Amino acid sequence: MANESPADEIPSRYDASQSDPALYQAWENGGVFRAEASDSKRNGGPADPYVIVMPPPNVTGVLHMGHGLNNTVQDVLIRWRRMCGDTALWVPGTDHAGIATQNVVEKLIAKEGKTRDDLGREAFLKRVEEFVAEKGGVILKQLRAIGASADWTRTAYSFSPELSRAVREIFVRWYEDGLIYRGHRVTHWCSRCLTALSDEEAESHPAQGLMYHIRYLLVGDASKSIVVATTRPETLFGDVAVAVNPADERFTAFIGTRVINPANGLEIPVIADDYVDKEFGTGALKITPAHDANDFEVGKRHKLAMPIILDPHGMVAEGADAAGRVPAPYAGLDRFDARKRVAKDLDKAGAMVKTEQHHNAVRRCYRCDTVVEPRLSDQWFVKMAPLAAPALAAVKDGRIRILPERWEAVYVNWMENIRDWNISRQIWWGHRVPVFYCLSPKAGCPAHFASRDDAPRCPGCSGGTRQDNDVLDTWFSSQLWPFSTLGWPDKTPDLGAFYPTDVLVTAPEILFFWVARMVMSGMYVTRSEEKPEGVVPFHSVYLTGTARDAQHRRMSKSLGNGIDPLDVVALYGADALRWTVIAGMGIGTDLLLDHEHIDQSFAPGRNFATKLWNIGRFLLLQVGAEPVKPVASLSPHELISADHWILARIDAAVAASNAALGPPRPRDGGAWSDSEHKLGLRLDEYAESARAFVWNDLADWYLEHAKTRLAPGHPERETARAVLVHAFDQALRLLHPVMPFVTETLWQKLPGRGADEWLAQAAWPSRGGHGDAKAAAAFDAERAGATAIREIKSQYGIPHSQTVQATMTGSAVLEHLFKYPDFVQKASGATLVAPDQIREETAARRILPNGIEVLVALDGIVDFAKEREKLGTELTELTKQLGALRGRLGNEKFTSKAPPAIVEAERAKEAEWAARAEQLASKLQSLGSA
RNA sequence: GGGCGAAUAGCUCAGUUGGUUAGAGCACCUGCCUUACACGCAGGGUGUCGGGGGUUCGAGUCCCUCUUCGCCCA
Repeated sequence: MANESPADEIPSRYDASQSDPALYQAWENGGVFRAEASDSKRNGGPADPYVIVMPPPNVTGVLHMGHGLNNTVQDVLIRWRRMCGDTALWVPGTDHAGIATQNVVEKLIAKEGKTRDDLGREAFLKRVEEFVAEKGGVILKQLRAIGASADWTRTAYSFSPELSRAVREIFVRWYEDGLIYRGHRVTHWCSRCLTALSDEEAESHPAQGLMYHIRYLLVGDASKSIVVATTRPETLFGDVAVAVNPADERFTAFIGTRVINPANGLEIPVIADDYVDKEFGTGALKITPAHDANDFEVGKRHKLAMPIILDPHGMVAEGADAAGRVPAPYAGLDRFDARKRVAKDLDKAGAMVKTEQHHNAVRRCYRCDTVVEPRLSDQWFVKMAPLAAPALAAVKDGRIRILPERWEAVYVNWMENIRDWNISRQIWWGHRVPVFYCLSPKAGCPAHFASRDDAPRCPGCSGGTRQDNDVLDTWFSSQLWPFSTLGWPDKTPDLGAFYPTDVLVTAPEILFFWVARMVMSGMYVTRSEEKPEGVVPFHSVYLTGTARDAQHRRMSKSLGNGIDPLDVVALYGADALRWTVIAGMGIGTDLLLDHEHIDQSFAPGRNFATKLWNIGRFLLLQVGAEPVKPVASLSPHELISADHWILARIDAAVAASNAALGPPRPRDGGAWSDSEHKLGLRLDEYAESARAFVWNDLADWYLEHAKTRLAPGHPERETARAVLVHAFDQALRLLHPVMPFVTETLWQKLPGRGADEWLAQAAWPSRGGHGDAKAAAAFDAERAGATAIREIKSQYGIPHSQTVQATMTGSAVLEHLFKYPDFVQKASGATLVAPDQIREETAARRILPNGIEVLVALDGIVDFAKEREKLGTELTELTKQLGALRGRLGNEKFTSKAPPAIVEAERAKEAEWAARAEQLASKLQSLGSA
């Protein structure tokens, strides 16, 4: 190496693993992510608040691609608004995740051969707490690795004393308002988790099963019988009736008679009920009130017994009201074994008419995938209809928008058909239901009461009480997140400053679990005289897509097709991960990542980070560390066309980015208007417009152009330095929300950077208006000219390094070009000569859309057939289009009916195309004669 | 079964109230180590806008219908 370039002193690759962790630490130490309640306009401060509450991951969870995707979106929004001058608050936290965490610990102690009952409630809870203390919160550290700029000083935990107080507060209020009640009904029961579940927690899965047709003989006349169809013959022990539709003539004679339950020999009545569908199955239905929600309703109407014939573990057993209903051989059988056994025995006894394949849906526990059993029990419910009404209205009138919009219909549909929410769980890990029972109830003592205190006295007799054993659904505490994390029920400065929040970013599958319930509870707790309906907790819900593999399968542990975000960070850097996530995810579209080729999946992000790095490297080497003049201080005559051009491009990029990111909040502060309802949150479009500016405008053209002027001693060096540094500075600002690490690292190195300045807190670019459009057009002509010469050279296989002679004719802007030919010459590998220096008969040519003709001297190698073909194809195409255009303009209906502006534009187009066609035709003619 | 949505380049998707010769990224093809970057540069568009019908001066865009696929809730 004779001449070692100074570039070798700075590596040509950005090493994220080297600098990112320290940079993150510096941000955090510098309080960059901290939001002050006193800064919020709502507390008399100077800035608009912009608030996002992070969907709390399970406290013992670890980061997966879903988190990576979701939190990157949130971080982009928060960083964007922070730079825009808002008091941007991102509230992080974790969820105690009742069933999920309890399951994990139960598995742990199972390895020691123990169950939770062996330990007892207190010891078990201590064990869970220890586990959480040891393993919990890992995910919050992992979120830092991907650059999440959350305000960690406000980290919340759904099971903390503060948030537990909020849980108890709303429970008591709802209880006292009559919105929480004790219900005796059929709910979903998980026989593995040993708890009841809400409708939402029992997920429907399509299944293929058997439909059993079973004969029930008529009491007193065995020649007559009714055939009943069921998919669950093991529940026959719980049958208390056979029901038929009163209008079904096939069975009219049976109504009021009794039939024999073939499974246990008991006599049961035949009843008539409109619920029975004549078309379904055999038209006759067995009624098992304790093990089917619909049968329960039928049972209530007809005042039937409701025997429970399955124990909590899903074993056949004589439960409440079931004495004498389960014959001995079946007792203790697992429900699925019992199903086979019953079917077999009925078959033997001649009661099984037939079995057939049947499609149906089976509900499974969302935490352990066990098929849930409908089972009659006493549970705590929230009455939803009164809460749903305002929450429904908020979406309908635009106070809340849901993007993508189609989810609004889903939300509305759910709200309109809402069912009461079972909130009690028979597990131990969670907020204990704050309902108490008098230990020695007398007349005047309430059956139960809710209390904010841990050990209240009975309000009737002042005697001792015991607390309900159940705990609350995890989602009961999650629903409070937008206000419980800010201090509610106290009127804290934070609550005043930051509620309502702005955007909620989450996955569609928890729209009902979480989002809808936050709306309902948030509106409930903020009801006031001025706002009787309450205040919506956020104005926008952004539902992200799902991370999927190349075959469009959802990424999952069991499929082994996941990608660990931390692996990606280690290999390519957090910026590469973030870029890929943002650029690849349009609104509502899934993120497709190939787990078998993660290099390919993340290369675009990594490559772009490297590109930025190298732009910075060039800049630092060529521009030096000396301060530059502010662009605003440069007088217009100092700027040349390229400067005007890049300044105009910056403005265009800023405008495009702003449009893509959209209005941060509804303009009138209330509801979204129809015109802005769908605007913004197009993060992929923002990323792409910023990328295109940096790469295709700044690096490909302006930076190349600046090389000459940056030469030491060049008279325009200072101007070029100033504009280039300005342009790159703006570019880094524009890109910072997506690629915070590499942009901050480079920004810190820019000339004139003061101490304690952070890009993360720097101002978002605003449109400067410095670029003069007319001056910029001259540079466009240069670019077009250079491109045309390159194209000709490429077509004739002439390497870039081989210089050719070229010229241009036909436009006033060319004056400028011949005065400053350096750039076009360098960019295209050509020497620009006067038009008369090139003989037409030895030249290849292009005719640019603006009428400029480019000629490249190709003595001896120009291929006229090729030239004719090229021009000819273009002319043919243009003639065709022009014909259509003229047809339109000649059509009186068009000219009279279309808006004048459109007609005018079409006429202008016609003139332009005609001129071009003429130019092409004339060149073609001269080529033909050559 | 009820509700909602989608179908545009090889892949993933834009295409705003009907109005340029339908676009982008990735992939792909050709050439190039042009001293910031080969994780790069230059050049190249590869399309019956799912099929059929209709409304309109004009349809990728609106309506009807068929086909295929997806999502939510039962």
